[in-house]
Amino acid sequence: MEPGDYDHRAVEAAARALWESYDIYRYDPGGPDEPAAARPTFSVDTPPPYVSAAHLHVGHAMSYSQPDFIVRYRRMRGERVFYPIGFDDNGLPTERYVEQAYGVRAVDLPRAEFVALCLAETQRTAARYEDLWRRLGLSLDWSLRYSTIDARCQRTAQASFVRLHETGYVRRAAEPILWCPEDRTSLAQADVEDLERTSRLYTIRFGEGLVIATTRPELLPACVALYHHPADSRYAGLRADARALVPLFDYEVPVLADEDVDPEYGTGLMMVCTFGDSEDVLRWRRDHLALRLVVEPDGRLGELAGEFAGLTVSQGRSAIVKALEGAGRLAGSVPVRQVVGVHERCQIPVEFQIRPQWFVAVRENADRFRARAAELEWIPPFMRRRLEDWIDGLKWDWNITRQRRYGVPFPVWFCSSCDAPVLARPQDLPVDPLTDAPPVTACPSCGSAEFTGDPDVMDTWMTSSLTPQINDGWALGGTDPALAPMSMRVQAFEIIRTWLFYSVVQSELLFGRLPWRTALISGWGLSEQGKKLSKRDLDRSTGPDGYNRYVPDDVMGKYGADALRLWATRGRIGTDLKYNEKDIRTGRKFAVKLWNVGRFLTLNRGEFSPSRTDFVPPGERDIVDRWVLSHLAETVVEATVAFEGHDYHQAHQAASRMFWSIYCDRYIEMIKDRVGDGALPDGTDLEYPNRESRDSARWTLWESYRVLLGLFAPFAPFVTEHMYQRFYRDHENVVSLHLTRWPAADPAWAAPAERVAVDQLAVILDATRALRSGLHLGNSARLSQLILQARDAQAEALLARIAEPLRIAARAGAVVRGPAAHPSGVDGITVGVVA
RNA sequence: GGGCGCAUAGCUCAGCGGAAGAGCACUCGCCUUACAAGCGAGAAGCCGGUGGUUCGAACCCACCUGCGCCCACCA
Repeated sequence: MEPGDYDHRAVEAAARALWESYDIYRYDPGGPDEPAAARPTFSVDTPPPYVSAAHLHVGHAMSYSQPDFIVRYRRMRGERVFYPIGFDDNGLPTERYVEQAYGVRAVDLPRAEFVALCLAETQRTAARYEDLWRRLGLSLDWSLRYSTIDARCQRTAQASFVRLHETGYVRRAAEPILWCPEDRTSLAQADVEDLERTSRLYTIRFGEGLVIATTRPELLPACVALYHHPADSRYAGLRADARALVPLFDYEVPVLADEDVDPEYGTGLMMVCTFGDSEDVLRWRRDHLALRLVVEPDGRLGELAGEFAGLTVSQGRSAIVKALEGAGRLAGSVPVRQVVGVHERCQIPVEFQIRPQWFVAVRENADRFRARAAELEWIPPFMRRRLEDWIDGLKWDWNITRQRRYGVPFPVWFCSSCDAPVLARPQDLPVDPLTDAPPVTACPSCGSAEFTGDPDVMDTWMTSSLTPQINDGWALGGTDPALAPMSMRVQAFEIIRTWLFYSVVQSELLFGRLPWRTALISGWGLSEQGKKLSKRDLDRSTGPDGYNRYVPDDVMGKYGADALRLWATRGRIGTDLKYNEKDIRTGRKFAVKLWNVGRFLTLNRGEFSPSRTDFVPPGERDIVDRWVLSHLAETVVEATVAFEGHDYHQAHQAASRMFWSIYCDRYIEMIKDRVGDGALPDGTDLEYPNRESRDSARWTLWESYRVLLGLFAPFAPFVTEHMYQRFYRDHENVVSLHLTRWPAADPAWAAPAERVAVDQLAVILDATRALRSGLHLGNSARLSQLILQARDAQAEALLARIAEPLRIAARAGAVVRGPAAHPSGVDGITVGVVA
């Protein structure tokens, strides 16, 4: 075969076709006669990406590549790799994506029609994501692919719900809940994030000496009490049963004292509404205040707002301010910086509603989750704090109810007469209570025969937090003990409070243990300016300076998948990494270089074949060959140690240093006169090599290149596979490099004395190259003489040993001992060259 | 207000107790039979600041400063 220029498209397509036709990443559960200890299982819990945008970005490519480095290493260590993948294609993120893509609103469509639309669109998008992951070379077992809306996941989620209900960890209660008026659904604490904005702080006169400050005057009709600090002298004269009249709405509310009121803020007098924020909820509960819900589920003011009913929250705010002004009740207003809780998916401020919801008891079990957080191995370790802090700050139980359509239904029917819930039987799951009949014909509580299916669906995290169980078969016939707990959870840091936390919750409440031994937490790929990349930005921005330059498909098309993957090696695990196209180009250089070394091998191996019987044992090889093997042995150890600590970055650094500065820049240059057939292209006879020395170089080149392919296989799986196929597959009889074993250093490669001597030879060789440069000579131009001078006996002893290999490495006709003017870099030795 | 992380060459990042590193960019020289998307040589850093611990600190400790993230506040 005549190797042309490196073409990553052809190389990657061929490697992919090979992997797919042999299905090399398929999980091998082993047979009954194989002891598990002989081949341990390495199982990985991978994040199912939300199907919530047309494209993923290079940051996703980074955080999925990093675990793949580790997985590929473990596979080469001979472990049985279980590496599943799925797509999280239901729930709010997906619904929002479909709503935007098709310009529809879920509330305006018949449920079945909307769900069908979601299913079709998410299948299309998931196929695109799958293709991307395949192109990126993630060594996933696609036969294990799941989608969180499929029957297996629905069964698992519903089974968990039934079990948690039976064991008392799930309860149904009508409590104040976080509510998104935009998406018209309840939310969990984890779905809410902070948004800093400027708003106005209005001061409103309730009565003589009773002036409150609020940013939410539209909640005036929801006001149920006023509060001041007990030590605030301004309000010291108030009686314990003081009451105030709410302006415009003309009803009385109590005026109460509370230590937590900040006398410095506003007027020191605050109004509590049901509900403006979570503080209101606390006081309402504690002090048994009245309930006046004024914001409706659609974000408009309700009947209690009187003439303002029907207005949106912001319309209502202006209108009420105007009315207060007209009534002489507005004392003033000032702009104020404010942080509000918004729904993370739509950035609309959350409101509160009261309606019956299913809650998982996370607060009362917080200590158990905290203990599991401590038990888990975290990489990097500081990520543990993010979970601990979240657990410590839990204020609400996990509301798993969503008033949406495209999700896993609750396997529950309610008795139409007494409202008692009836749950599905585990063997019947999955069920859809809106179309399936309940498992009983009469209500166990009241005997009624009328039931209504629960119309709500589960929080999508309720399903995705069960990925370990979805994969280990728990709800489908029994947990596979080889897969539980799993070896490693991999994910990025921003979903510690959601996916990771909820997974710990499920595993602890269902089984009383951790779902995995180790959590590997990656950082983010950021833009050149260090800004967060977002899937949604990719969809709406095109052009040369647009976000589409972060689309991994385009990057891989231009530079290759190996190049994109190699970018992901550049940072430590858990740290963010700025993206730059230049760095991808650098990654491509490796693939090109490895390719070209292959070409060198082809051009120089002559008649060599590893099946020949003239093997030269390492101990009998040329000093320079022993040197490179010694370095290689050290590199193998370094990379192995690094990988054992999950440190792909150090492993890659070690391999890279070896490949570039020892192997390519020095070793290959040093053997050029020795590895060939003994004549220059112009026919000049080199009188060298002798056959032993040439075979020594050829064996060494052959073996060392193979080791390098192994060391780089986890990082650049395509080009390494290609070179393996070209040179080694026929001799090793293993179909893919990625099914071969991780390189081991042959003890016979250790050569401490040769190593030291040739390290110094290399230093002197560098000096001769600098001299060449001064004479305007390239490295392949032959020198007639290499002049060496030793200052003392020690230097002389070294020269005696390396003079001849140095002559060959320097491509000089002869070595001459004599006066030499230039420092060689080695103490006591000077050097000169003659063209 | 609290927590976590980061701060090293122009840029992106390693190093985390024993003489400051890599890649990119830059300067100079080479179209060299593996590779010009290449090779060789070179320049480039008070390792954010101030104190401490130590024989020795980029590295450990304390306090600052700046940036990022999370939490609390949200009247």
